[in-house]
Amino acid sequence: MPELPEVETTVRGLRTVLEGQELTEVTPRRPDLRRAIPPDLRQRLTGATVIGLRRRAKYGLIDTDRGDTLIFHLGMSGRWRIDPGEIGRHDHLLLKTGAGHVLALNDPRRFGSLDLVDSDEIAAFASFMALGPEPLGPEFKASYLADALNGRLAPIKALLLDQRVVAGLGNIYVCEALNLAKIHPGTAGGKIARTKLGTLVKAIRAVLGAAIEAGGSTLRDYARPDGELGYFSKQWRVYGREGEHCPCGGTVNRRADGGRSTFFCPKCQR
DNA sequence: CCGACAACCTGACGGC
DNA sequence: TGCCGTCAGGTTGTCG
Repeated sequence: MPELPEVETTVRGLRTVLEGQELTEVTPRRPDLRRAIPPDLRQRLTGATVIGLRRRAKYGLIDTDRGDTLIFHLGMSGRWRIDPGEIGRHDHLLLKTGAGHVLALNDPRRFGSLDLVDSDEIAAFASFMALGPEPLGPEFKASYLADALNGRLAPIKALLLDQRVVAGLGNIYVCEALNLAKIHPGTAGGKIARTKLGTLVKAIRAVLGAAIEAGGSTLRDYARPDGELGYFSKQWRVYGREGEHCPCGGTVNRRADGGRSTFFCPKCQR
């Protein structure tokens, strides 16, 4: 998935073609993704004007002048295509703008979601209720993390993937941030020294910031809305690099945690 | 509260 | 060339 940087990049890309535009045609092409798509989505969005786009965690928000907000999640394989030549079987929602652009939400695995909520009640949206702070926001600092991790014996990797602790990190950037901060992924969250938590906060910010700057990373099927691929993957320190050298000179190891691959360097991460 | 696991779904890739 | 097993960025729920 698209983790936070990819969603941020997507939102920025969509903003250039959607902001201020009327949605002249809205076409859901199937009734569900991971869960049902609101049945009245077409009716509520057709003719509305997009007044802004935002991101919360890994969700993209499209606000309209009718007081509705379309909330999308890209799951593992979702992406928006701008002016796709042909509509394929995985293009599940089509939006046409007053300027004549076509946007297609493409998601082969359909782990993504589409919701339409009252713009004034975003905070009450079920998926947002338990979300932790934005990792790039002012709330996310060593003191917050110390409180959130206090007494927790779970591995720091699992805790950082928990969207209730901090919202927006996924498997790639957790691996990257822990390597940058030189923390072993299996370390109990509550046992990390306060100064180390400060280092971790900075590492998370640095990794996410660099990825956004690079335009989002790419794995198999991620693409920017304009079709260009991101290139942050070239900068990955450990993710997907089993057997290669860590910047410290050690060798990148891979192990499974809860069914997901963890990449880390046993030499500098402890 | 915790960890492990399964489920959701399709496509890409490596091995034979 | 083709078949088969494995793996993939997430979220949600169950079970022990």
